[in-house]
Amino acid sequence: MRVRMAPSPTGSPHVGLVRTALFNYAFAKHAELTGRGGTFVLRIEDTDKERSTEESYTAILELFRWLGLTWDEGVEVGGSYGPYRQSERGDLYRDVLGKLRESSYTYDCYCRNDEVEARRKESGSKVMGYDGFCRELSPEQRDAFVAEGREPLVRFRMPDGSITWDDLVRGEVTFETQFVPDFALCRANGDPLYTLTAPVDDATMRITHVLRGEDLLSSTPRQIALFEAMRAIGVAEATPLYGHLPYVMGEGNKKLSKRDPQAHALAYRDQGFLPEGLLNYVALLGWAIAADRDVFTLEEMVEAFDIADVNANPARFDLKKAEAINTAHLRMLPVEEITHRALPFLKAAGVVGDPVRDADAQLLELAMPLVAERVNKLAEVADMLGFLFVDEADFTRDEADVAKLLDETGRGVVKAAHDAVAALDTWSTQAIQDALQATLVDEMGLKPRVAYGPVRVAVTGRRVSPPLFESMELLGRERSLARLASAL
RNA sequence: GCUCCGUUCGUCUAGUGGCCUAGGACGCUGGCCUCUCACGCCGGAAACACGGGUUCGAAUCCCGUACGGAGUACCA
Repeated sequence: MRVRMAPSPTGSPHVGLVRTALFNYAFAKHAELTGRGGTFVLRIEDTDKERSTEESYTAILELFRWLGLTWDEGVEVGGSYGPYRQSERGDLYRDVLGKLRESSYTYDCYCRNDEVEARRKESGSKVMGYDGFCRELSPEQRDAFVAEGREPLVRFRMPDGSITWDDLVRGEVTFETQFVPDFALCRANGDPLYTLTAPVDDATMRITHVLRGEDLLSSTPRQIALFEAMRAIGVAEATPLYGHLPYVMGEGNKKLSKRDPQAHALAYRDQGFLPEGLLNYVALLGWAIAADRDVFTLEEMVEAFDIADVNANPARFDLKKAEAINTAHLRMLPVEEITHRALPFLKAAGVVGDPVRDADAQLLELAMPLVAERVNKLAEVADMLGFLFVDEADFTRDEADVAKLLDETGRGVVKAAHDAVAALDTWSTQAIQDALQATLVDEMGLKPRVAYGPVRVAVTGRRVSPPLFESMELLGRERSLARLASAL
């Protein structure tokens, strides 16, 4: 089985693209796993030179690599059916177009848009699109158009009757071809259009299963008809099976649009999502591994995936749940791995330098266990640990937290805490805890939360922080005392 | 307008005619744990769009209605 992902490099890659890519990947890998052979092809649909950009192309590859959706064949990695960028396949399209033009499956069309529009108004037809005016042009009519200097485009002649296919996710779907107008295969200047390139590529790359977004559902009858023609002229061997995946929706009832910040797939990476977390969440949009389970790995998905189980109804992207699933994956990682993955975020935030100094690396190793179980996204590591790494001169406290906890009485507590730990012989978590407990809780009779709140703000700068005593141990005696003192 | 697709808790879903007084998850919410936060644990509220069939029996099959979405390009 050969499947393909065929994004067009326009704009920043969308989470809907991630979902479609994931399902294609899982489909191919599951086929491979079960001995049916599975090849995942990545092809770039950049026929529209106006809209395609190199930035977008780069971003798409970056995204696939980050996600670990490795393609067996396609751009950059090659394969026997390349090239894999449509912009480099012009000769092929021209060749097929030539053959099609010699057949009766297409005809040259000289109409201008406004003329088609005017005719429709006049006839009152309910079908939009082309009306077939040039289907049976007489030689005289054609000569007249040519004499006017008109350039023809090649239009596909939709057959009469209906077109039915067994959609992999929706079951049987039928279109009456009277509602599917003849469509253009190329521009008047000869540039091939998506309507031609996608089927030609699927045919020549021997794609067996096409899994794509629901938005392409209505172009499927045209592609199936084109495949019939390509088979007749010897360009295609078989028509692929089609499966149309439901939309990924945003807020409200709209398809997640590129304008929506939630739509940008790489933004999740930049916020510190784990690729396995995003992938897992996105898999849930239309598919379930089991009735009572929703955290799983890519490998587990590959093993269980069956396109027939995919839901046909659109799903809303829920950031909260995406984060929860991501958190679950974060919890499954060993601390060293989280450290490794958090490093780029720590560097970007300036918490550690690049390269990391030995002392910082050591401190990080000790500090990570404190926060590994508390963060939901990698970027949060930097927020939580900043206070440990910052130079004393740059250390600041959250103003709101200071106002709330370091008032008159708060400062009294901090003073007592300072004196209690200043007397310590050994600077350890246990010793610090014992000393503070003895003085603040036992002697002064404060409730623990009242006692430790001000100390926490004094030392870490925030009301919410990693565990206090451990933090003080890691900060060291000198710096801890200095911060307690500076809070007074 | 026309064509096609869709409709189970707020959201994602399980459910393929009897196991459903509809299960799980996120979110929300009550409590426990607790030096903050988070984790963890125990509880709670919350759904088969509507109307007709078919059937001994329907969330599940069929038809209609309503609602939602998409497509309707010399974009992909």
